[in-house]
Amino acid sequence: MPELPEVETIRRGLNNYLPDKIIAGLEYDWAKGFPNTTADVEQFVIGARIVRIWRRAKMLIIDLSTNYSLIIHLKMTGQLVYRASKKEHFGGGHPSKSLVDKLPDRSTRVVMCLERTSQNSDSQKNTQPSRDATGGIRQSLAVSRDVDDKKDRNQWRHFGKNLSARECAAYLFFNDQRKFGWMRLLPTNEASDQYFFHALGPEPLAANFSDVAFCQQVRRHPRASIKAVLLNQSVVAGVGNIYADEALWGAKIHPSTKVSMLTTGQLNTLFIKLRHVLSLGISKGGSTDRNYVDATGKEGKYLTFAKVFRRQGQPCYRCGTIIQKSRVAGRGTHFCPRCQVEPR
DNA sequence: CACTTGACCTGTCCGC
DNA sequence: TGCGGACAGGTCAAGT
Repeated sequence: MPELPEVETIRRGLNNYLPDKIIAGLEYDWAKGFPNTTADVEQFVIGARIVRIWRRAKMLIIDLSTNYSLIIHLKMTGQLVYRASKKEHFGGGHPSKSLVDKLPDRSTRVVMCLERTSQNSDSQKNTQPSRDATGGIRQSLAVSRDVDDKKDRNQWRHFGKNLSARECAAYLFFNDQRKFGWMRLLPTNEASDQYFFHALGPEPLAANFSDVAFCQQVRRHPRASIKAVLLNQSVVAGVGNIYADEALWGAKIHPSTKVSMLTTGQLNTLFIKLRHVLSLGISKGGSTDRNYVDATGKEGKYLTFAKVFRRQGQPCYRCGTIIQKSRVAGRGTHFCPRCQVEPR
């Protein structure tokens, strides 16, 4: 699910907790989602201090004091959940009960054990295992291992501090039920626009990104539908299905419209609406409210700001016409057949 | 080359 | 209540 506003929301949330923490231990399942050599993880992740967390398009980058970075893509169903105490608890991404339920669960792919910088020396002395606190984690991982023991699955691999031996100050869970997401370790200098991100278009909310630049980017694909172009990460980085539909509704443009049929005025309007819906998404904390499922398991807010997305069969907020759903660019697409007329 | 479609996975929901 | 099929907010490789 996560698009730019959701990923940005996660970044802001984790930014309150992760910087200056030490990654004391890590374990992961399924090497496809974390295809680094074990030596690299051992050498550059374990014991590293988290320096900062930033975002490019839909990816999160955690810079480490070892001059390596963890790059995370949540794809459709990824989540990041930080757990320390009741007060320090944050999660974001795909809206499922894993945001609030006991972790790890069957969707958990990576678990990080975090320690506070100042607590390093203390933890060495604490030889008394706290089985209640973390024995449960080890047990759950064993369950996951059995469940996932199929051809492409790897065994859980473990690095650094034994997560079952002592209680960690905090945990970071990377969950992904659909296994499209991934986490990679790269030298920090390669985790930059020059290398890893070179094929991505501009950040739509960047201050120096103008309507003129947006127009130029879009018009490089005159024969494609405008929706396909908005979803193309090399045109504008970070837009996904929700915000594409929302922006097109705002600009009163039919999603199937070929770019060559659009006037510059229409594209300028689309640029404004796109930035608006992305900013609105961020201000609402993403489409997935972090209280989507609250502590009691009750459903919370979800997509409260959407004007068309998943509103098929309901009246358009502008004209009352029933919103339709079709398929454009291979994706479920929502639009008002009256406000958004395809030119021919 | 420009553009579209299928595959990657698992879980859920809907109709029979 | 069970079962097959369609579908899900992303991105590539493979296909037209």
